[in-house]
Amino acid sequence: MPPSDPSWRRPGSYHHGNLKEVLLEAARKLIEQHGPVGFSLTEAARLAGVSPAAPYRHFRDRDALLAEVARTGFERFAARLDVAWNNGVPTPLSAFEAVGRAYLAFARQEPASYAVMFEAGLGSEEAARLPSADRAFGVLQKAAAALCRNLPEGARPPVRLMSLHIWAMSHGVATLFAQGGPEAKKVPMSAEEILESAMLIYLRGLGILEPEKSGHS
Amino acid sequence: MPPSDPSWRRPGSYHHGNLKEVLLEAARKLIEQHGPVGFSLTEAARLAGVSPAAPYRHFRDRDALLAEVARTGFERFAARLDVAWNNGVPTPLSAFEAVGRAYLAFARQEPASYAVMFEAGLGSEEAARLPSADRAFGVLQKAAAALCRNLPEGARPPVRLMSLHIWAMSHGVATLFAQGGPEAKKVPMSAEEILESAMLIYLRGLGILEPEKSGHS
DNA sequence: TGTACATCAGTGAACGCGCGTTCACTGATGTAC
DNA sequence: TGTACATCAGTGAACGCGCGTTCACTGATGTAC
Repeated sequence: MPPSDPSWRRPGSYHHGNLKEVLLEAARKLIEQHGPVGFSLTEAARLAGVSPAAPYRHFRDRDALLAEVARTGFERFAARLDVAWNNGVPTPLSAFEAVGRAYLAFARQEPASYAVMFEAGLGSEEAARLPSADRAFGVLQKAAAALCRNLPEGARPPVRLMSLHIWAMSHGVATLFAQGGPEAKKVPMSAEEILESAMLIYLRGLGILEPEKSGHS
Repeated sequence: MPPSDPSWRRPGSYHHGNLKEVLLEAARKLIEQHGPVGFSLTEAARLAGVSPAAPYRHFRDRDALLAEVARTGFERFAARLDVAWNNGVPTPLSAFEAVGRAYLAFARQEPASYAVMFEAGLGSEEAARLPSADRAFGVLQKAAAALCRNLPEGARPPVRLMSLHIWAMSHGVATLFAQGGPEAKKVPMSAEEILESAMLIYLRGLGILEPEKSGHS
């Protein structure tokens, strides 16, 4: 059985045994602190306890490692959104809310992956046409379609546009309020509360939810 | 009269005459290409046509220049939002839509300023408590309040929360679709169309706009 | 079970580079008289 | 109007540093027989 703990090191051995995973983990930790551009391959190697030449056994160059961070990040992202969606069970609305929370949880727990995946400039050109990136967006689209299912034929909004709205709102809340940015501390509300309340109002605007009689939470 | 064109150089003179502005402009151009972290003071000096030591006459160090990019950026940002709002004239709704377009226009025209202002990590801790940052957010809050004015007393949403929603949506659309990111190219719609349609639905959800009878644009 | 050998996954020294920053300097500018 | 001089805003050479990457190498591993 291969070791799953990233900090694992083959005991008393010349070979590391798990270096690729450890390097990715180290890269994420460093990117978290210095951003994708400030990340240094040498420092990642140092953090992993190997010589600066060792990473080249596993990655063609610095950019290849970054691309791998993005690729594996998108895969976990898509998987977690899909699990949260849970085929719209028990109800499309509750499942949709779970997707929103999963989105924010990922941005919180893997800020480095999220940054490499979405921050303009580095590697994202390839990242965008990643199958798992489409899969992640596909979850949002599935959810949007399911939410519209009870709407009368003529009143259904374009599902594609609707998922772009949802995506933009999630992304905005994630980057402004979920990651430790300075804006987050001035706001006495959790990112989850902000996203959920916005989405409820939005769905009401589409006629998917009934209008409130009075009062707002 | 001092020169306003940033590319201006005091003709045939040892002194530059406009170096501070030129350096800021050069920095913005470089940040646009390499991000705030990838930006190099030496390269900015080169772009401005001066020696690498020259910037130190105008900025204490690299971070000070970056902070100045953020500061002046926030000031132009707040000013442009305020002009677009135009005190809610002719109508709060049309003025609100103008603010949205101004938001996206700024993110498009000054992607470097926008990145330094909002991207996590560098200098944004100081940036957040900048007076002009509050002023920019204040415009959104003014607009939100004005939009609620015709609502019956009990049905008004918390204005602060409402402006956070608007901010997050604007920010999300700006970073995903307005700046030249890879996501923008897969979408056959302008960022302006996405933001405006989302906002119309959102305002309908608050009861600020009447529900549509049928069909969606 | 033992041995020869190919392959794998590291080492460590070295390279050239661009960076941020400092330093003594100097040409240009502006002001006091 | 002219001159002496303080101040301003540049120069250019130099520093130490960390980086990405290459290279010949070597210890450990796994496989064929």
